[in-house]
Amino acid sequence: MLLRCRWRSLIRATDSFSRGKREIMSAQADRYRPAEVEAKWQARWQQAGVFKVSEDPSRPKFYCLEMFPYPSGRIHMGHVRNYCIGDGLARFKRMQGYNVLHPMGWDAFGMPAENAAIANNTHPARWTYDNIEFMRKQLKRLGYSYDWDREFATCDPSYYRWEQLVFLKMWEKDLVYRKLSLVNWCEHCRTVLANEQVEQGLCWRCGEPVGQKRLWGYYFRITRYAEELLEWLDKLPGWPERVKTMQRNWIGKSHGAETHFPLEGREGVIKVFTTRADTLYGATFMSLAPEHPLALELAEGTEQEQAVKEFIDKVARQSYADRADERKKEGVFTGAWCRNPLTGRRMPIYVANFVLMDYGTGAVMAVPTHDQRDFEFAKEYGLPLVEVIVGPDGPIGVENMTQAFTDYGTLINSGPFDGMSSQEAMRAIAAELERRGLGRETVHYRLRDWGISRQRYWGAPIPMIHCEDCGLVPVPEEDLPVVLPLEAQLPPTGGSPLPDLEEWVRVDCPRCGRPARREVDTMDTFVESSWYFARYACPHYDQGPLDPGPTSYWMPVDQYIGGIEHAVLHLLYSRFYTKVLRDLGLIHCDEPFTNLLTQGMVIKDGAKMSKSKGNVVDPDEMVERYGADAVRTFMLFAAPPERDLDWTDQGAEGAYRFLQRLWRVSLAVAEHARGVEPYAGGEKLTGALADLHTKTHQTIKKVGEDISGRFQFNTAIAAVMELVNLISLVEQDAQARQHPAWAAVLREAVEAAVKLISPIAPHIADELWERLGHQGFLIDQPWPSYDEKALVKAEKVVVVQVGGKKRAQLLLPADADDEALRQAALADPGVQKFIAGKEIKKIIVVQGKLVNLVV
RNA sequence: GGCGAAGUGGCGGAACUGGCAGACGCGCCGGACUCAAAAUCCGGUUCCCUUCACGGGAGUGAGGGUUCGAAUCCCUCCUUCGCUACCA
Repeated sequence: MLLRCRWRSLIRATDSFSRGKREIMSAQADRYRPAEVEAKWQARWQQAGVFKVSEDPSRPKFYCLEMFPYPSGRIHMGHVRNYCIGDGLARFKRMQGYNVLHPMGWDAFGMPAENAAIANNTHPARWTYDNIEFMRKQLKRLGYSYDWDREFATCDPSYYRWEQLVFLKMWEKDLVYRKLSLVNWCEHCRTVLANEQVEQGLCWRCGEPVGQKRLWGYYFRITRYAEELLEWLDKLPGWPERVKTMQRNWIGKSHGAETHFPLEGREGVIKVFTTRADTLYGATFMSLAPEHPLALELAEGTEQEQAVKEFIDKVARQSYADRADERKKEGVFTGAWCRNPLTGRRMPIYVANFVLMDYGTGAVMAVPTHDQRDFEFAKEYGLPLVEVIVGPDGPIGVENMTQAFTDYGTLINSGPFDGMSSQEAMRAIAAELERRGLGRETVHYRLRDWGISRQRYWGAPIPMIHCEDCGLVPVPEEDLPVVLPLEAQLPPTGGSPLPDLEEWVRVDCPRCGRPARREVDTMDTFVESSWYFARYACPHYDQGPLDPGPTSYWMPVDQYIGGIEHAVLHLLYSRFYTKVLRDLGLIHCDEPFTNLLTQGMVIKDGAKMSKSKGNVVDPDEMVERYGADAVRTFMLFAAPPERDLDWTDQGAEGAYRFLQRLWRVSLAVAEHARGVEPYAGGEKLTGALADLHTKTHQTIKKVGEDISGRFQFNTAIAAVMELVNLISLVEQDAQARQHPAWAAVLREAVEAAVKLISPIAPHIADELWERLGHQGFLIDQPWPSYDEKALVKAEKVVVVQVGGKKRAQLLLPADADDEALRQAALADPGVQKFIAGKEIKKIIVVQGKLVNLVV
């Protein structure tokens, strides 16, 4: 503020410096025209191949990756933001001396291609590759520093053939298996979904309700890695806590006891998992999920058989979402009984709607006194209650209970375990169960195996063959790839054409040679995206999935950037797949992404952009209007990366104005400082020039720290704006012009500003760099360094408070000691007004910043 | 219901480990340039009181606390937004 005042008076003193006519003419001729500048530099970058990289053991590597796009047709603002953040970082790191890998490609298999192909009477491949062509052009217009030589599309056989090979290796290691089971089925998409792909009972892609279906499918044994996936979350300090929490919850580890309840009148036991073994003496009945295999079996032949059948049918008819919404506890008695393994109590076995087959064992021991759901169920059906846990206030009495007592406490009515705490009892009871062979302490995970079969066409074929005699036979490695037949005609009704494509399906059994049939399911497209990042290290390698040399040089990804929506989908699958590749000896690292940045959405008028709301902003149009550099600058300036960003045209215009200002001021300085070297010490600087020199170095420091620390491009840009504003003032300051080092200090400042903005607005930066008399590209220039000595001003502003309230500010020499500060504060007339007649109890001095007089 | 994040001007957002709240930008207001407009440049812009001016008071969702000093730390509450949800 103080500085400002000084500037104002200076400017006034210069009696409005004005340019001559000639200068105005030339300024017009040299107007900032983003379209020209951007086309020029994009062509030069391409010609020089500046973004091509290869392994270089002499330099530290930095692998910067943004989530690759699905080629849906056009780039949207969300992509633009994602890639602006990544490109800003990649260019910054490159200038800092890292060997930066920054690739781009296409997540090219998927359902929209099939839908679009039907709608437009074309082929998914055609549609996909056309989209890729178009979107690549869009990306190139934005000037991202991708090594385009590494580009690939996952629908290319040269990519998915290696995925098929990995599948076969996984098959050998029993990391894939095929089973018949109840699966999530989306009727709209006509395919199966993995658990992760069902969100609140709805399909993650189309939003339609998901039903249940009994189907054969292939499964990846992700559960085998549950513990490792969980443990490694603690070893990923570069991941947002939010994402790690979501993955932890998804894996859902819980400690408890497996308990066996012997059936009455027949062989066998019902196994349950419980986290509350301490309440076992209170278990008075048993609840089975309607899908539990024993449910019908037990009812068979009893008078309950019909009722059980009807109930199971009723529940089966409910959709996934309806069932989750159903709050009322309902069930029927199966007519069968089991026994409590410790008390021997006869327990009726019910089928209950709230018991889920896909968690635990699908059976729950019911303790109505200490579990709210069991309590409600028991009240509904008049089942007995036994209180076995008491809190500090002692027993409640079952007749007084209006809800279950779910806290931990002390055991009663539990025989030898009476008086134990819940925690003690859980271990003791589990030990007792184990001794009797009726259970044990155990750990349970919520995570299910990853079902990867999709009943779709546009995906990687699963390399398996069904033979009537030999059963399921893997395709021999030498027969890979199993190429997806492109001659298929998509049935207009939806669904996959593969089962009807006889010439493709018919194959000789590799084992017995007799006629057999190919697997017609394709792989979940999340399989492709689970390893593409590693393939970028060696995209053209044709001897295997991954070339060991380059892969071990580049992997893992140092910085991964993308949306939060993949927190438990892509990001969990990729972690799993990386561990599988590691165990197959194909990769050396344990985790794919060392650091993860989850960027916020781009919104408009407070809402997510969508066609229905009519608030979609087209990147091409914005580039046309403001230029790629302005779009990039605004994208990074308007909000910190993790937060949602509100797109406004005025904001983009503001970014454009800033670049224009930078342009004008740089050309002016280029003129003044032609042949002048940047200031490098020497002449003593005074006043405005000293301030600009200091500001230059402070800005270099701040921009570097803001980008590398927290990806705070917004504050980094703000700092460069401040610097440019100051350059503009000094450039016009008549008094400063008199100083012999004027042009040199200006050059130093402008060159710093241009370099600092270059990762963000690379085209204009390169153009100005050239016009400042340099050759080459800024990306090949070292990141500027700052001079510690230049950061400190000769004088500092010291705030004086009285009783914590600001009363004055003093301009004092920077090297003034505490005592000098104290004296200056006490002597200030503005301060004395407030301390007159008061006793000063204490004086707080913060070195070089503040004096607080306590009265 | 559970877990998590966030509440700061008209708006987007700054404020590193407690030390000048509102950087930077948008918008708005005023001025310069112009026949005029656009563009550009300069100045102002948290609110309230007072003033020709100087000045003063309040203020970071609400209330309390710790401290010389709190947007920042602690407690209680409110609101919004995410994710998750009968998890045995």
